[in-house]
Amino acid sequence: MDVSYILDQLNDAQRDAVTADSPGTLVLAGAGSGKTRVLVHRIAWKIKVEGLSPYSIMAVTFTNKAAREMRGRIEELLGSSLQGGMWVGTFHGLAHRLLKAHAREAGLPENFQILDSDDQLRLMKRIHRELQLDDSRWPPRQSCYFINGHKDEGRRSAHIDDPGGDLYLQTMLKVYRRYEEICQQQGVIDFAELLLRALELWRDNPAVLAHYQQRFKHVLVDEFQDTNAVQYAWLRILAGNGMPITAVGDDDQSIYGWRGARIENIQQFSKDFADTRIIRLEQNYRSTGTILSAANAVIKNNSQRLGKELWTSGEDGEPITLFAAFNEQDEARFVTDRIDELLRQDYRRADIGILYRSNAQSRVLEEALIRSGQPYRIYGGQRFYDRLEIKNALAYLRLIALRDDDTAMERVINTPTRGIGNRTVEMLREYARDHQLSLWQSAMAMIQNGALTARAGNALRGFLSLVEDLAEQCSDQSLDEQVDLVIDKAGLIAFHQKEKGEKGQARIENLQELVSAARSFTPEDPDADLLREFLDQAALDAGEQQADEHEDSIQLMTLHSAKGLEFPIVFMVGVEENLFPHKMSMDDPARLEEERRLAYVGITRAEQQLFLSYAESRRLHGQENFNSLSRFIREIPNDLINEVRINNTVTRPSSFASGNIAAQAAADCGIALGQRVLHSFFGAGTVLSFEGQGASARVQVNFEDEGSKWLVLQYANLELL
DNA sequence: GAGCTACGTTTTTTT
DNA sequence: AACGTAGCTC
Repeated sequence: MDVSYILDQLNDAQRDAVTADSPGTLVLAGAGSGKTRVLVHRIAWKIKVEGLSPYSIMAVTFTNKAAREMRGRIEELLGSSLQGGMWVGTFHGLAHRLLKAHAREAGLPENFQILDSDDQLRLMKRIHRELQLDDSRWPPRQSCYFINGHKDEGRRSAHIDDPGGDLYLQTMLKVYRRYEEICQQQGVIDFAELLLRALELWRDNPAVLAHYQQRFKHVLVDEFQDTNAVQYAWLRILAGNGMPITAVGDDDQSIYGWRGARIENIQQFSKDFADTRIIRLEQNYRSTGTILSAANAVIKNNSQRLGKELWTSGEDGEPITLFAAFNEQDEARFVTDRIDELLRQDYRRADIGILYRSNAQSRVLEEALIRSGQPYRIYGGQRFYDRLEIKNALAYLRLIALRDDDTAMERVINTPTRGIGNRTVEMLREYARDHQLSLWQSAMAMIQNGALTARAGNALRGFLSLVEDLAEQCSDQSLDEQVDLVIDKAGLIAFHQKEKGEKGQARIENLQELVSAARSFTPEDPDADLLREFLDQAALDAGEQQADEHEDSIQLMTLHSAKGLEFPIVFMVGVEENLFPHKMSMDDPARLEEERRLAYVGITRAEQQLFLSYAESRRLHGQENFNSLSRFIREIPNDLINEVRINNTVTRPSSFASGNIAAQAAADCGIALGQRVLHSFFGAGTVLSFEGQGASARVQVNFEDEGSKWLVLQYANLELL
């Protein structure tokens, strides 16, 4: 059998990583070194050469996107479909699959539901109300953090030491206990619980564990640096006894410490898995020499590193451009102006990525892109399935699937408003608590025994029969017809039609989008209950931004969601102290290093050209902020950077920083920043900045009538005003 | 009980 | 700036 196609076109280190037959294999893969490729080819190697069945392979990733991509590329390489045989998925997805198969052993009801972060927060608010905690002193969100943090470390409330006189811990513990109680009673589990239960399932049920230890002959883990304590323990319990395991990761790209990821796991790996072979992939196929030098220069300021230096056999390429903007508007204009230029060259919009630290920054950029008529696509941000209107529709579906789902019931009992007010709901809650019933059961009971006023009782009865009727009508319908039925008959469409502005229209469109998502939904397990599968997927998967995926558009996203992606052109905006590094992370050295890794991730997304920008004044949360250039950018050697400034004080003296030279050239013509000038064709304007050197020195002028333009200084014939 | 207004709070990153 | 909550009026 000819298997050369698996190894052709790989470099030595990659080939090593693909064929290694050590029990443990740790691949330290730098950015752009062909990490996914190695994983995919290694799996193909296991199947085609070593003869493993896809059924006996488990491959774990962190995002659904990565899982999909891996599956697709394996199938492409093998030329056949994997179908359901191989376990490819996220930690959360696989844990969920496991718990569904062994619900009873895991101590869960067969029809347990997933509680997403929004549901979790709502539940927490309810608990705080019940425990009579003042929300301003005890923010519900903080309780969520507390609980999730402990769960990520594998600690349940019972594992936490007696807090003694510590009021904070006492309170948190009380909340944690009550939270566990309610979740168990309602049969719902949050994200962290998914992982923890899966771990406990294997730990406490040797027979179940043995089954999987027999089944799997090889485990592969992507983005290993992002595993948290529970995920690591889960892998260890499965593969710690000699099952071959391959971990691929990059300690320099660990950016999820804030949600429990433990970079130490990567160092721990060779201790816990016997005979581990470590293979480094350091040749980068993505970026120019200049970009790599910058990335290396930044990351070398971190202390805790396994050590790795990227190199390329390619060209140095263009210098990095750094733009100092007046404010965030000016910054956005810089980005769109450059994009216009790039598109006039041979670039497509999809070649351009705009990366920012926090989602709040996207607005200004979006507005500027709309103004300049550029289609764009935002990754991440609010997930499709997290939108209010979608969650409402899903809540109805959940009630249809399971009447006792209190979270769903709370959500839509009075949405759209139907005369069931706070008072009534409060009585329901009380009754449910006293009688250990679900809200649904309590509602039925209270109607029965006439504990409600006629008005409230009628309204409540109306709601119950609405849901029952819907369930009835849905029973023999296809999934998309069910969704369609629900959003129509529950009055959600009408509800949003009444909303003023364009918002309601957008929401209706999203609801229709949900119908088509249901139409094209294909369950992993064709025998399972379709509606439930759909609801599960909605909780675990962000829901791909379906809008115009194939249109050529500019890509906007946070630095976090950019990990794993690459673009010929990258704009990293808002490289300012307090924003990046974020001010929440500046006091803690460990978190500061994580921010630096984030900078490293951002820089290494760029293939050919990298544009950095910062604003001297930035309006954020309605307040003006004055920040200086990010320390991370100051760590990049000056000779890699072409600096464009808006005022005369060039604070980065460098023999190569051509901002100086351009300014010098301009000064020779008598032009200074802020200078009013007159152009024979464009009219009057103000000089904004300079760039380039010698004959290509250019000047940016903001014309009163024409907007801002770049002009080659030599030919512009500007008249001073 | 619904709906409006005023006020206060909050803002990192996400499976 | 945007959202959520509290309190007020109908």
